[in-house]
Amino acid sequence: MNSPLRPRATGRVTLSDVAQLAGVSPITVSRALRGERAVAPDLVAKVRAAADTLGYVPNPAARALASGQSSHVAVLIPMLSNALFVDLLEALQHTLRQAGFQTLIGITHYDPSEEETLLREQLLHRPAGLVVTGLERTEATRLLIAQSGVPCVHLMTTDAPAGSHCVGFSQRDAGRDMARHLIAQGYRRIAFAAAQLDPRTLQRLAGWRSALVDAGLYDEVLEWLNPAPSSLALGARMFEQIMGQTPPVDAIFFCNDDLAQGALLAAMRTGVAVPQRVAIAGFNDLTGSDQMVPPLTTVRTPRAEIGHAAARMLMGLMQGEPSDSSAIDLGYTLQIRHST
Amino acid sequence: MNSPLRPRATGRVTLSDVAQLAGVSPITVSRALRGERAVAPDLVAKVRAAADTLGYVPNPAARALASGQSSHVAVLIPMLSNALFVDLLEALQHTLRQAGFQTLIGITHYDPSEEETLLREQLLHRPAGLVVTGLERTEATRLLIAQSGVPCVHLMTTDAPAGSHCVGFSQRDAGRDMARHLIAQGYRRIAFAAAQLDPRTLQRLAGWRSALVDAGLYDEVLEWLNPAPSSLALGARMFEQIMGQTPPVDAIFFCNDDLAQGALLAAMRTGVAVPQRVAIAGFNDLTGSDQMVPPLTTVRTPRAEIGHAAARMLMGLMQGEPSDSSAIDLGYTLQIRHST
DNA sequence: CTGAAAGCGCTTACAG
DNA sequence: CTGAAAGCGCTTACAG
Repeated sequence: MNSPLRPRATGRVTLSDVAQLAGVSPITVSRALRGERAVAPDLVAKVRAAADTLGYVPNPAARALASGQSSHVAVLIPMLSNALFVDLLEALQHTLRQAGFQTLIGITHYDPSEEETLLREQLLHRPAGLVVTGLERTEATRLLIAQSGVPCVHLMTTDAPAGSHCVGFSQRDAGRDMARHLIAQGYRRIAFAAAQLDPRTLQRLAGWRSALVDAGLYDEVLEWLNPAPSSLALGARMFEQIMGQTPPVDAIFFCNDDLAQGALLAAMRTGVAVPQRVAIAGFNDLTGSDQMVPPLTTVRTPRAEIGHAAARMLMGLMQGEPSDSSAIDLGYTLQIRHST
Repeated sequence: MNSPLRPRATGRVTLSDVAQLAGVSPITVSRALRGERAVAPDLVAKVRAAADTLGYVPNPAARALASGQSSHVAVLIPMLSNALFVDLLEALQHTLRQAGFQTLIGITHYDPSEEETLLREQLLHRPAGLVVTGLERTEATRLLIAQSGVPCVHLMTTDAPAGSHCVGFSQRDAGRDMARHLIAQGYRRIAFAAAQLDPRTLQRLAGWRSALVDAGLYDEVLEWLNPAPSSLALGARMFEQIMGQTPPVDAIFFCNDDLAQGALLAAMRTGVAVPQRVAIAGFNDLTGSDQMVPPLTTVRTPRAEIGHAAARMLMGLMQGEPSDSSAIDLGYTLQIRHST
């Protein structure tokens, strides 16, 4: 029954098979199925029916080769051990999948040169879109993105420079608002404790600093910055260091919840009363922060919403929407619990 | 300078360009670069040099179309919010990347029908390899895998049925050993508390049960099974439920560390002394377990090693190694801390 | 709105 | 060990 004209038949149903059954040309099938150009409604129906009958599924490799573009979206994020990025990724993938895009994930470990390497690899696959975290990167990476012509959305930030597209919130404002809240609660020596020191962390630092300066409470010895990766253990260690300081601090604002959780556990271990002796605040409202003893005051960040919005924005750009710079600000909310 | 023969030139350096410069045919370039078939050493050198000079990078889409196989490896895992799978994934990706494979990630949320849907989507891309979690799945999924002919490795398990390939450890033995340890420590009413109830959890349950039966300590009311997703909050709730039981339990073995961590926090909140009043054990040695108060006794599982070994095994299979059933057992170790 | 022709950049048989 | 031919399954211009 099979045509003898296919020397290397893969057995797979192709566009031509559908075209033959529908009584049109392959190009028309291609267009009808993609909705790319106006095709007569009755033909579209016929093509659809034929495709269904045959169980046709397009070959992504052929499409990519012919069009010079794949159905991949490359995503570059710092790491997966921070739940923040897991939420972001799940949301991105969820929305992108529904539109037929596959997600290619690259984990940079907060290393700009690793990011560059990963991007080069991903670009070989000619992704249809690109999602990166933040705006800061090596000049080479920036150039690579620009020259590739691949639509790109920046996550977790809102200050879009010319020609770029962002979805996030103001890290600076969030840092400032938490600091202001602590000040309003009556705390006077409020330390800022940070690890990793990635750009977003430094923006939170800047926000905290501005609030303290405004209130006349700023003192540079209140800044505790550690470039090591963030972790519970590091939070515990930093807590103990900070508690040794004189004059004593009465509150510590940690740049991420894992540090703050570690601090809370260390406080428990060493018998330090929170918030009576010292208040503890975190950032991101990660899993478990509401379970701590006492429950952790933190900044709730809308990462699922950011992921979804970024995916939608990217899909618009990939469809050739006018690409003026734009930024979507999804905000944040203070989550006040009992540790402050 | 450019040949006028390229009406739709992409500007990209192709195999033919390299061939021309090297003075050989494109096929020879293809073979030399892939090391697929014996090519004269001097030609290989010439080809390599030409490729370097031109900055040639192969087009994955063209390769996939011609060969019917992509450079993608599809990975199906339950979820990313469990650090276990993050570690697994990072290890897999690390090893696979070095061999030029891109990883396509599908998150099943422990749902067999979602797994099936994801697999169908991934199979459209004709992955060169497949990595799945565990052995249990829908019959349709099983068939899909078998019929696809794509080499497949199963993660986190060791009992490989005919024709399959596994890397992991015996969940059952691990559950049994922790239970035996608790028994040896003198605990007599040892509850098993589990959430999610995925196959691996149930294997741990079976191991725990066999140890208790052997010691004459088994009582079915000691089994606390909750199908809800695992979380700190759920661990706290289960802890409180279990503590209400009479006769009282003197130890609780949680199927995952997040539950156990939640229990530890609940114990602290409610003033229950651990391990004096009740001992707490977990599974997986996740982040933070060593920071708990008291530090959590748990089972340390070699997920990074499993990821690396699975990637290497898969690469062997993809290169057409003899594919007898095989299982790599990477073991586990009890991590005894102060909660027991 | 529809189609015939050419081509995307590789690899697979098939020869020699 | 090397190569000429054909083909993988689509889409992009270019016509009409």
